[in-house]
Amino acid sequence: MENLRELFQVMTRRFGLLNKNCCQIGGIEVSLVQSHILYEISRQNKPSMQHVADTLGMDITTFSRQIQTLVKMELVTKTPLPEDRRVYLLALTTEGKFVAATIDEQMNQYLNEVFANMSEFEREMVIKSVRLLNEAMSKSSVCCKPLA
Amino acid sequence: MENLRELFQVMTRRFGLLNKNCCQIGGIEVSLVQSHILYEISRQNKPSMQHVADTLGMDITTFSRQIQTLVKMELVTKTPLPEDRRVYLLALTTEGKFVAATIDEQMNQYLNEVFANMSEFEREMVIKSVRLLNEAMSKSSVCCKPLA
DNA sequence: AATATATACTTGCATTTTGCAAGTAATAAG
DNA sequence: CTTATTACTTGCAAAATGCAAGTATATATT
Repeated sequence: MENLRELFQVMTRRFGLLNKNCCQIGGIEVSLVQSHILYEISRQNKPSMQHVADTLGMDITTFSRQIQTLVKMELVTKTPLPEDRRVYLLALTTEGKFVAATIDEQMNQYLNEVFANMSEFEREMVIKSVRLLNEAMSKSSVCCKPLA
Repeated sequence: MENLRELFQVMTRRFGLLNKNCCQIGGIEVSLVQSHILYEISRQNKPSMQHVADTLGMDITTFSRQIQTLVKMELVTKTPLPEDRRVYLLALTTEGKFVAATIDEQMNQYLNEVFANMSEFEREMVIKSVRLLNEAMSKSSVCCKPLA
């Protein structure tokens, strides 16, 4: 089999670069990790800190501090769970939602531009492939232990 | 059009996680950035510092320091170019080549495991798609300015 | 030839990010 | 009631980051 790594190394690097750019919204500037955190909080329904940190494969202490920063920036709220007071539930503030939505838009815009260089057929194939890849990775034991 | 970002966000996160793991070779430990640098030096033929930094979209000062570390670790050599003595050419030492090759193997092994969850047809489609994506991204103006 | 400009790389900060170890507080298990 | 376990926080110390300013070499301008 050919060298898979080359293909994927270049691809992930490019997406990394893409991600780097797209994190300034109005006056607010958000780091790459922070944008991942915002994304994941918006996707899940009032997740706990531990849960999001696991999903992102982040050390919980680093995560804890990032959340502190995001709370100070008034993008995220941290609410103790009454049933289990060790746990804090995370949610986006109105501004946090706005920021997350804006990043989402920007990324989609970038991606659409990338896809504009393809035929309709190719586009569908690529999207199907990414979906397949995600599924296959979630099944793999080695890679990507953290939950989807 | 559906939400492309979701698909790609998850995919790139997973590859990021995959990358994180695979950077300890024997007694040597290499960071994720360092593995990208090693990879790129091995791919190019005696590239200059500026060139590799550009390829990876890294700040040149950060890059300079990373190279200093890699030289100290005896994984990389830095040779001044006689024709233009501002320029330094980068290359891997024997040990550097070994480390790069080992990481490459590991990554390929992981990728093969991922692909094991697919049919032959799917596998070919996915590989073709990644190639397409890389090409499309290299054509895009927004994303991934750094050269391939 | 002399001066100015540009390029390739390095160094000096000051800030941010990271992760292990050790801590607190709350729940669960024995 | 005592002993885990779990969820999260804090204290370091190390590493990574990037801007500003530096050195050294090469190129362009006059």
